[in-house]
Amino acid sequence: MPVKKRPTIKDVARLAGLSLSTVSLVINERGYVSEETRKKVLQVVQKLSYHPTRSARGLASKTSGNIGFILSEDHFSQAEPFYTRIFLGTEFEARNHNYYVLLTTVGKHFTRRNSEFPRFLLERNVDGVIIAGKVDERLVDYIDSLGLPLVLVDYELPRRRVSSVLIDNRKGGHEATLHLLQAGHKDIGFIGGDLEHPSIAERFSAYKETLTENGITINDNLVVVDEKDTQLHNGYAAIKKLLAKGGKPSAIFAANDAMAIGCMRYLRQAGIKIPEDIAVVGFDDIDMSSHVEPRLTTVRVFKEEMGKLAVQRLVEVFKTKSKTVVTTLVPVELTVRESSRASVPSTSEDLVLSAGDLPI
Amino acid sequence: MPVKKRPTIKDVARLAGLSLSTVSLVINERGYVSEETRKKVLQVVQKLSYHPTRSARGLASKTSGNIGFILSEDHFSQAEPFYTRIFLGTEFEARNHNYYVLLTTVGKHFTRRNSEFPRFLLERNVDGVIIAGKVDERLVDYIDSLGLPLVLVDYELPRRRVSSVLIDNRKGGHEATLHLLQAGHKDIGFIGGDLEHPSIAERFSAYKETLTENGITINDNLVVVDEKDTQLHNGYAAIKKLLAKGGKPSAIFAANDAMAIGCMRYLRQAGIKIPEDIAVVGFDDIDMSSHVEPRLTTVRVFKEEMGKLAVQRLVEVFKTKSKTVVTTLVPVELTVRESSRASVPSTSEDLVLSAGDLPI
DNA sequence: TTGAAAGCGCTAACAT
DNA sequence: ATGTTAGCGCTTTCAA
Repeated sequence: MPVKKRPTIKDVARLAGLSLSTVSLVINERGYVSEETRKKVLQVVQKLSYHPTRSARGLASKTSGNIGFILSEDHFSQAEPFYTRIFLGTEFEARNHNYYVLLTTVGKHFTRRNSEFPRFLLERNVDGVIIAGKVDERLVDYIDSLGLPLVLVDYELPRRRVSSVLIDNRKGGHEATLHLLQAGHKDIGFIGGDLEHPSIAERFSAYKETLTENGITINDNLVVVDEKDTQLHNGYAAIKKLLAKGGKPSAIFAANDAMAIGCMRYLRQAGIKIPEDIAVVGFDDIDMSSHVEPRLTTVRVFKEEMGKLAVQRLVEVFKTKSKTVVTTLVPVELTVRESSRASVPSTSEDLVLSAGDLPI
Repeated sequence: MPVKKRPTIKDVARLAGLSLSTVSLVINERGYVSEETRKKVLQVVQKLSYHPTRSARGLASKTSGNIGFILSEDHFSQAEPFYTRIFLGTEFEARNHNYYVLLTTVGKHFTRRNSEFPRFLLERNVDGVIIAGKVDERLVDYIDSLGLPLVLVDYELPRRRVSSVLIDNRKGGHEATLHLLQAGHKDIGFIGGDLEHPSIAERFSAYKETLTENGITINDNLVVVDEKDTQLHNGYAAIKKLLAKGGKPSAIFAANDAMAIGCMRYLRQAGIKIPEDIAVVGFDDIDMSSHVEPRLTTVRVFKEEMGKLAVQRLVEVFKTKSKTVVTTLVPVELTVRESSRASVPSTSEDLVLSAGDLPI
């Protein structure tokens, strides 16, 4: 099949009997153009099915039409596609604004020099950047030095002027704890790890505050937060330790779903019934949580929504050039399942492989 | 922080005391340049930390440095990230070749005209295209008309000259069926849907062939393949129909894991024990499959690998301009779990949240 | 082996 | 409201 030559803006101008700039104005919906000429241009554009070439636009306007998404390598290699979900959220929202997303990962630390920075930064191939999770702060410096808008997701730099999209961990921690209190539990334990991570620390403190506010004294025997990480096996180890040191919880709030599931595994092996003997609540609502047995009560985090919000913020900055720092707290939602209540028969809803929060 | 002006190729040329074209030749590793001048240029490039601007290159060379990834909307909106995994595979491999991947989805059919085509095609923003799954063939026509290299993943157009990366469905279907036969099953049922999709059709025919080869006549009462789709609820409906029409299977081979899991849901509700009463085997090895209860025996498909191979093929075409049509068959691997054998006690391995086949 | 010159297709001052 | 004119930063003939 022969490759046809594509029309350029020149062709449109000629056919419309107008100048290049007028056509450009119409296409970019900028400046004042009479309705009549606008129509004329659009008509010719339609007729030739003209579409401006991205590179040419980019060169002339110093914009790329792309958003860079940066992820730290170790986050990406984790099994649970938490950040992957966020990425897909950005991908989708970007399309609504006529942007594409370029993905890259970076190592934990920069050892050498510029060559370590994402290529899309070096080549001026993005108009703004989203960073998911924790990365070397020098990367943030570099992005700043380029004058590129930046939004952090699930991470914050309080000392800096950077916009962030964050999980509402306090609200989630509060609701989870309250849910257990309202179910009549008094001896509510907490298992966690990696308190360095702001998200985990916030969940833990929300747990403590909620108990205190409800007149319950924190019982150290019911708390294990010295695990190094918050993976499944840490949950297993944590509950084991908790029980070994004499804790008699009637319910456990785990720092995240992975730990909650590890905890359930241990309880099951120990012949402890969930939720009859001990109720379990997690945080994140990872995919696995609705498939384990019993299904896990958890605090749902809208991962795609986080990516979407980051893009929206970025696009807002593109449009308004605003330098305002905005911290967006993404709502969470307590999702009660069998791990914290008497089991109920499956409903027909369970049969539909829910689209979850995957964007359409 | 002040935004520094970036050096251009002119700056490099001036500082190196050479012409623009010579510098360009060095940077692109093209043509003949004396070792001496090459070193000189590289030295200046290093000193200025010069990096060519993508748009400028693009405009001058008519390349974008991007690969387009097209997915049909309904594939992407599915909860199970099968194609998402393939996409991530391309994303990663693309980085190894200094390309970025632009993602887009398309509707099932094109109703209007060009405006329906992915923007990155209209704007000449990709150097090649990967299509995952089935799409309207007019899209393939259009890509052809643009002269862009194309690779299909998990789909094929036998009548056309298009390279494909395909799952080895026949081998997988054969192994799955054989596995059940070797476990002593004689009454092996098959549930499927959407036989239009080559992958599903191949699995089905592999099932039939394997039975026939082993001296077993296909029993229509044990087969339900008239479901419209291959989602979880289709599996539920299919097994229900199969049993209702009098089929007495001792094992079920489902067209994919989603259907297998739906099937298991029904069996469980009907009080039928898995694998004691009926064994179940799926296909794909989606994430959920190792977390359902009992864990699902399935044929593992290396999704990221498929994306990787597609990119490799595309890059090969970029380099060699080869017009050869290459069909790559990606190996599969039978993964036996509890849904097709007597259950075994959990091992400590189960406690580790496996990294799965997510690329690093 | 290197240099000069002509664009690639578009945007953006600046005029008018 | 529309047109003229310079580029944007690079690649690529074509000469030398």
